[in-house]
Amino acid sequence: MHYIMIIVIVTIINLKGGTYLTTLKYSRQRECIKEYLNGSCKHPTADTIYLSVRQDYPNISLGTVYRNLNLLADLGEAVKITTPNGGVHFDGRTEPHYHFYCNECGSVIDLDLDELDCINQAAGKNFDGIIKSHSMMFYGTCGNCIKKN
Amino acid sequence: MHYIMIIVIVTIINLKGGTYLTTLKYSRQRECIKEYLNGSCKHPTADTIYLSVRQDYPNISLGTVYRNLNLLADLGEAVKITTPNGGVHFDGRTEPHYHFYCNECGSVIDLDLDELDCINQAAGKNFDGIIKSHSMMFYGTCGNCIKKN
DNA sequence: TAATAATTTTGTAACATTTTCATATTTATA
DNA sequence: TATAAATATGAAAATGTTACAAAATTATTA
Repeated sequence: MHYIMIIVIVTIINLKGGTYLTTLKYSRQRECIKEYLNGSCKHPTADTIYLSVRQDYPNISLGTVYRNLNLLADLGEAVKITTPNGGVHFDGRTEPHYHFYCNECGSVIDLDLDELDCINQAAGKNFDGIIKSHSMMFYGTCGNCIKKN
Repeated sequence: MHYIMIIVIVTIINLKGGTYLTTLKYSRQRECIKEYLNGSCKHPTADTIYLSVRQDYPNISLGTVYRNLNLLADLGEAVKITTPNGGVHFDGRTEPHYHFYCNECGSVIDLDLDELDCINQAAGKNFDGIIKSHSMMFYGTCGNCIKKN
């Protein structure tokens, strides 16, 4: 009877924090995805990653790539970047930083700008909730596209 | 001759902003969508708007709702808000302002925080492109969800 | 007002992403 | 090792969004 009680309590605690009740098991596919992500600074999409990982694991499915990318994002080992044209990009750099999105060519570029920690507090002034973090995206024309025009 | 001049200028301006070269024709469906959006402060999704507009135009298709919402966003008459869970919300308030996303219940709330114009300049310091604008989203727990827990 | 041209809507199909489910892998234990 | 318990996978279905051709609406012209 005791261990049922304990399972219930642990489940409740886990439910409050996040969505993952399960412990993580090793998978070569996930490892390969993580490696590709960390080796790239180009903020690839799921499809780009899929095409690369398929060279090592020809049977991998696109669903597995998406599932693992979202899992890594939830664990804080990757960052999910949604862009205005609807495309979703992923970033292996996890320390807080901001991104630029080029309205001409759609590329995503890292920006060299210190994070504004204080802004969370400022935003919470006339707000009755709790603000824990923020994300920011800048828009315009990238250097390459300026040269081309 | 004057009005040709004006059309040319308007076309050029539109070209710079977005993708729409064509002149816009009136449509009752679009008008109804716009009205709903401006009458709501709840940042509805396309589906919510669809369900409402369908009461006036039972034959309207979901595709029309999506197309018009994106058109309004491109014209600057609405704001598209993408959230981490993948859902896309729309906002009729077009003057620059920031949003909060509740990680518990998924609701989107307007924040009372002045826009940081100067930040575009700061972000462009070590960057070879041109930064024109930015968007920011704050995350945490909203007031309602705090009360519930 | 009627005829014409241009744009929008609609319904359907295509696409991108997420979820489901039976099976295969991985991990822990004996 | 062999076995049991749990998670991860691949394939397919489900969801959310966009693209397309044909029909309907709106604007223009005479």
